[in-house]
Amino acid sequence: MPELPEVEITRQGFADALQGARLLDLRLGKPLRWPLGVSAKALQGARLGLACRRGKYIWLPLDRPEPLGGLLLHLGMSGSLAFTPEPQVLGPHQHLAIDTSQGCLTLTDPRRFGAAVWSPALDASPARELLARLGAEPFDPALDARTLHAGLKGRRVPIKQALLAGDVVVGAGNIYACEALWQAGIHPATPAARVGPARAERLLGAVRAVLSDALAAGGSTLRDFSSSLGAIGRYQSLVAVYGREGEPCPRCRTAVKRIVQGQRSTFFCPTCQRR
DNA sequence: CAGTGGCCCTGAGCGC
DNA sequence: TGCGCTCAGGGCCACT
Repeated sequence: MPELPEVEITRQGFADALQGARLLDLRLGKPLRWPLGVSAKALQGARLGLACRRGKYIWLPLDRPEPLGGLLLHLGMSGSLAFTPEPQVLGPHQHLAIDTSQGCLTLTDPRRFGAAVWSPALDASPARELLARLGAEPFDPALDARTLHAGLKGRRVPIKQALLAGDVVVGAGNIYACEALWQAGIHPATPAARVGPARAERLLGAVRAVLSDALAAGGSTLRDFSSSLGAIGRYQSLVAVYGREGEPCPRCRTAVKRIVQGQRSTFFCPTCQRR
């Protein structure tokens, strides 16, 4: 479900409201990808800081008032966070509830690929290892086409899979990687190394444009994404190729093709996108 | 050591 | 209606 825009919109939906709240309790449902790594009791009474985002992870800092680490959250494929004024009874797919003096944050995740892991700090284990392979933030001003090009150099993987891997630039998942490549006119099967400086420049611009358009539209709602306040995304109606196999390319009217790369569907225009 | 495929898990949708 | 199959917005990890 959630790529960078959805995660960021989720974060924005509760970050301010929860900042400074007192953690009253932490309730767990079924196991997520990894164990929490701390007892609820150890966190009771902690003060919540301002939630921030790194890639598709959300970091929720805790203090008591001395630093108490924080919770690293990931929504996996099917996760969503809901912020409500009152504590919620955990439903069958709700596997984490953070009850605070200022509201309740509930993680719903049917497939349970998501995670909530306590770490003593962002740069300490286990958060450090989980974030270690992440590439640059797409909107980091320090990221430029030269850096992107350098990150792609020498790699034989198709550019689509290099984007998805997120070790050069984070944030573009399956939808936005397809959309960015369409916008940049790059065939998804192009070996990453064959994306030269000029195309790297176009690709970076396209990744940024697609992600910022999606942010402005409140993300994409394919099945059930909504923000932590329950708002529905509108980007799916702006999508050019993703999920549109057989439909005309918005630019040239050629039928959109679907291929499989690394067990994930890729959608692209065989006319507009060149190897 | 880069690249590949398996796998974690549940639900929806579709053809029969 | 029910069964079995495929597919789904992610990413770690073992293996080649």
